[in-house]
Amino acid sequence: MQTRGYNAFSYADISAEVGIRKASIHYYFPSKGDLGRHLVARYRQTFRKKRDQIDHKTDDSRLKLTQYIQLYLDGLQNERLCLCGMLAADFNTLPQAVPEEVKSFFADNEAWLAKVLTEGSKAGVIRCNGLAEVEAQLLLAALQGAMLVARSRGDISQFQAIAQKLLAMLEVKSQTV
Amino acid sequence: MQTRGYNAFSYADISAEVGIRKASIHYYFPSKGDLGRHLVARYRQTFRKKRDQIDHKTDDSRLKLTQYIQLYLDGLQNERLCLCGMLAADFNTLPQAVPEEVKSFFADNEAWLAKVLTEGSKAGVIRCNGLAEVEAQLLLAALQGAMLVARSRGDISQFQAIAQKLLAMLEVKSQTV
DNA sequence: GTCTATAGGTGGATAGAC
DNA sequence: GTCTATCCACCTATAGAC
Repeated sequence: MQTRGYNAFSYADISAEVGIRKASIHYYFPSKGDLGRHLVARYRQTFRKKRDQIDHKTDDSRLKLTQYIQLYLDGLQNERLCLCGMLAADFNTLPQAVPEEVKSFFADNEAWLAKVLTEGSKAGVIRCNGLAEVEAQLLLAALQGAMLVARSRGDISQFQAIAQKLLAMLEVKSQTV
Repeated sequence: MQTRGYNAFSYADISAEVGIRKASIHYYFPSKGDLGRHLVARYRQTFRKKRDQIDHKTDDSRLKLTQYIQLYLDGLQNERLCLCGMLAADFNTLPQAVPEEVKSFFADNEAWLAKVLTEGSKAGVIRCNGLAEVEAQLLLAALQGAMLVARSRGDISQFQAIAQKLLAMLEVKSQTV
């Protein structure tokens, strides 16, 4: 799902991967919608945990952002894009409650980013112009798009360059970097 | 393709749309790969023409960027994402020469953006920190990601807000907006 | 060029034995 | 729980009549 998208992966793919017949997978996930929903829910959960770890590891807002970006980079290096970024592309074809899960992921992460930006702004380590919410939306969108484009290019370093630029954009000093 | 992605549209969809049987479409586009390749080629061409129009319409680099963003917004309002953004998500499943077309679209647009940024920087109407190429990559990636996320949210105005933020980022004056 | 008909494959999903 | 077997829908693609 993270590499090929919702419509290009199948029960047969999983079957080949885990060494169990298709029918047996249906025992756990009756429909593909169920499977998708559970997968996104799990993804959200593990992602949230990693974010929480970042929160507990440091108080430096800039460092939090760097490590947050690293979460996506870790995926990229395993040839995986953000699951919800992929599903956002397939959005109009998603069944049942999957779209809601995807929306929640975005809302959730925008909220976290906005929080970090606000804290960093108060602490004077981040320059946050205008609404932190919009700035957070820009960050998330840019990271999602950067993953897409970088993979097409076959050049992960482009993702890193863009991420660096985003961080530079939030720098307190240095009008010209 | 722009709304559902490469793997979720079919000859049957086109058939229903244009009132011609599936087999007849194969007469023009023998394989789906051919169809995809031609579609992206046409998309690139019309997109390039619109960009050229912008170039001829104004010399104001900031205005150029605004109108460039409008190109994507026009699609969004017709429930269409950027064709190449969509195909970038399906990238690992694309046949034949389609991936190359997608890559070219990105390279092409990054080059145009970099040119506009460089010109605007020289003219003193745009603040371009660091390499114009990277700044251009950030712009393109952010726009692509913003379309994805905004559609998931069902809120086009989020795309507009992010686009505004990107333009504000390139503003010459106003350290704090 | 467009049609009908169909091949050949794969998709998600179910029935029922073990 | 896992299997085999199977169903039905849909996919891309081709053959051949008109």
